[in-house]
Amino acid sequence: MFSKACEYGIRAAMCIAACGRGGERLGLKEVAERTGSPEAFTAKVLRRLVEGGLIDSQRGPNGGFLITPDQARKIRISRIVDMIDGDAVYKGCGLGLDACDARKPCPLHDQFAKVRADLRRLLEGTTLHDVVDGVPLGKIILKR
Amino acid sequence: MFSKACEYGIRAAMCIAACGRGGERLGLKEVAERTGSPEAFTAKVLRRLVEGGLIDSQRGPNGGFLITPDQARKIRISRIVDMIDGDAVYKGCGLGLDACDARKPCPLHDQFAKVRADLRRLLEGTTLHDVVDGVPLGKIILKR
DNA sequence: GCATATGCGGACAATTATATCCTGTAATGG
DNA sequence: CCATTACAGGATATAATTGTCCGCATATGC
Repeated sequence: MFSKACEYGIRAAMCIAACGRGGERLGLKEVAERTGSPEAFTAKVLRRLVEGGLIDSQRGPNGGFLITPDQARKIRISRIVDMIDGDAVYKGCGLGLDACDARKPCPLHDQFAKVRADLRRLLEGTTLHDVVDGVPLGKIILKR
Repeated sequence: MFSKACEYGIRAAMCIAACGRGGERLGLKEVAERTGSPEAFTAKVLRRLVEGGLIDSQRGPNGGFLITPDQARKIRISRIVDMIDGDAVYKGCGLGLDACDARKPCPLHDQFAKVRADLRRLLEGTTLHDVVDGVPLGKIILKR
């Protein structure tokens, strides 16, 4: 459904947001450890989210990544997905047909459209805050 | 959502089944042309479906691939997907967590589960016959 | 049989995705 | 300043996916 990069991105963002509720930054190493993902690769994914303005990062001692509760309330999962995987999950035809749309639908267009719409609703209707709310502060771990 | 191989496989199967309603075989070249997919690669995908018993193939003049209407009624899209992409689309966690299941769900488990279940229902509840029925005989084309 | 059509199947090439390494650069605290 | 910490980011490596090539095997019709 999502690329690995995207999965890492979502998991990392969740961890960072969970930690951010206490105003604390989370270092790359910690992120990688808690999400069970490769450090350097995760760094690159996070970089994109930082550039996209979703995450704040800071270098040096006590540096790391931060998503404030305020930000977490604004960040929908769909934005993370968009930034990393693009919109193919929502828009693309299930059979990979470029020319498939509502006017020239492929034989499965309508059925796929429904599933995709549901997925879209899910990702657009859920914020990082929704997801990490209720998890004990700083305790969220998303290892494989 | 699906790999290219899987998309090609589904499209090819549709074309073959559509043609098969007239009892006619469809050659690899025709399949590739009508589905807008690379010939040699499609051949390999089709072989898997042939080995899996979904499609009949024959060499030599007037050879080609065949799915009889009878077979088309039995073949659910899910079987094609299973044979090519496996069951990750249904079973895997949306966030890529191996350890995620109903007992130890990831924060998005339940929402994802619903979308996946819908997709599963769709693919398991639709046969090749359902899909190609109503399309003018031999006229189905699924180019990109 | 022979020529031809056509799928089979192995080897290889290209592309993309994933993962690692290493140096640079900014922030912090003494 | 200086040492240390930790992200930035380019270069490179590895793996998976996708795509191509070519000779082989098999069926057909003459």
